[in-house]
Amino acid sequence: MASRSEKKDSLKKRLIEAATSRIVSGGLEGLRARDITNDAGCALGALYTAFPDLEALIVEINGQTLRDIDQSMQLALENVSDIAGQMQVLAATYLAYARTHEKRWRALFELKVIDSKPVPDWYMADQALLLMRIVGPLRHLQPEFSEEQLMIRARTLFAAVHGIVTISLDRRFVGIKAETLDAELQRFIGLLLDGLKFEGAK
Amino acid sequence: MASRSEKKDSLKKRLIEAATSRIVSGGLEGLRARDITNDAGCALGALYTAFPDLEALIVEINGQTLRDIDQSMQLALENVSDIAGQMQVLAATYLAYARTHEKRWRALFELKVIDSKPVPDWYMADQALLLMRIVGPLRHLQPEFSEEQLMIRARTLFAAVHGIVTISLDRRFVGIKAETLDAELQRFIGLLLDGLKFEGAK
DNA sequence: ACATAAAATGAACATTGTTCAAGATATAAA
DNA sequence: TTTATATCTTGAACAATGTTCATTTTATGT
Repeated sequence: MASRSEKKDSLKKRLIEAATSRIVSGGLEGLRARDITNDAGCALGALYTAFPDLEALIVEINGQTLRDIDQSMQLALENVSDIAGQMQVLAATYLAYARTHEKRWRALFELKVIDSKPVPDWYMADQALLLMRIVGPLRHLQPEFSEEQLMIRARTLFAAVHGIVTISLDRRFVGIKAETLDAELQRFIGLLLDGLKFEGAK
Repeated sequence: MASRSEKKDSLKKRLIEAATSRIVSGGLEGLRARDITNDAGCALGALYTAFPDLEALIVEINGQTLRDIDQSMQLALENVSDIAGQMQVLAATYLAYARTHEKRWRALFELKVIDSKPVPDWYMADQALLLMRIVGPLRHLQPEFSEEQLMIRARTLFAAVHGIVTISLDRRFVGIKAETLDAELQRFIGLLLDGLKFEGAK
């Protein structure tokens, strides 16, 4: 019981749990090192024995969020066989996730990226995983595309949906009703699908 | 010379200038009240006689940025008569602005919006101005849309382009080459225009 | 049981935005 | 012009924060 590495793992886990809980309830904004260590039942300095700094802890949590989103996507895609429907479901699921886990989702993008410390490789890999969910259906819609072209287009489509979701949940922008947003996002995807169909027919 | 209100105006102007300069060179991240007041040649506390707090000063600057973007749009639209071309130009101009004035553009979205203090009305109005630039050409593409529908769709299209630009300039995401991005954004707009054409034909 | 290496501790530090009592200054009346 | 008053300006002090590090505690191997 309680070997050195076990204790360190347990500390890490408790810190991640405490920080996640704080982010979910109060957002990244209100996250304080002292609150986290209090909740985790350890000293302030202990955080810096488990992680290089507070940011590293947040990156860890953001990685979990990415995987969580991917899981939601996977789940939502089950039992949707038609390609267009899959694209619609992906967009709707992203919006639903952002809405349901707003603070946590927001933390993904609120965390400042500083040039000096590069984003970890595993983080970028988790991201690529998400994009692959879009590449799947997209491959059927653009069969002539290379894998690289598919990745770029998937990135573009994700970015577009992400922008719509972001601006809609951002109080800095003129808001629209929730139902209006749902319908508008679906129409927007419909527009893109029509565009793809049109291009295919040319 | 130097009446009370004149001095206050001059102080405001110097603070805005100093802060803008700091944002342009070091980003919102590195903005410090002490640096601004040093540059402006006033005491630290003077900032709080000219603005309620640092945030209010930043909001002022962000407002100027919005108007600056709108001006770029207006300029870019001159001599572009065809509707599709106008949409392409608007998207390209937004990307170009974000690239050329990255730190300043970024400040628009990095500033935290807190529930307690609502965004000023004039800020929302500046935003609406920008959206109207999109409504113009869009009205010709969707003549059956009501004004409200047009505003919603314009917001959606702006958000989509904004998302693409944002993710492309965000080092947190997998990057693509600059030329690739330019071409991809234009293709994306093309896709949307095709979608609109297709819908119109139905 | 003991020695040693590792980890946990929390007081202290540096850096912030913000406040406010004290001093400086513009304005208007005499 | 002089003077009284209202206003503005000042910067030291404050509170909140992430991070460090000498000291104490704890686990490991002999």
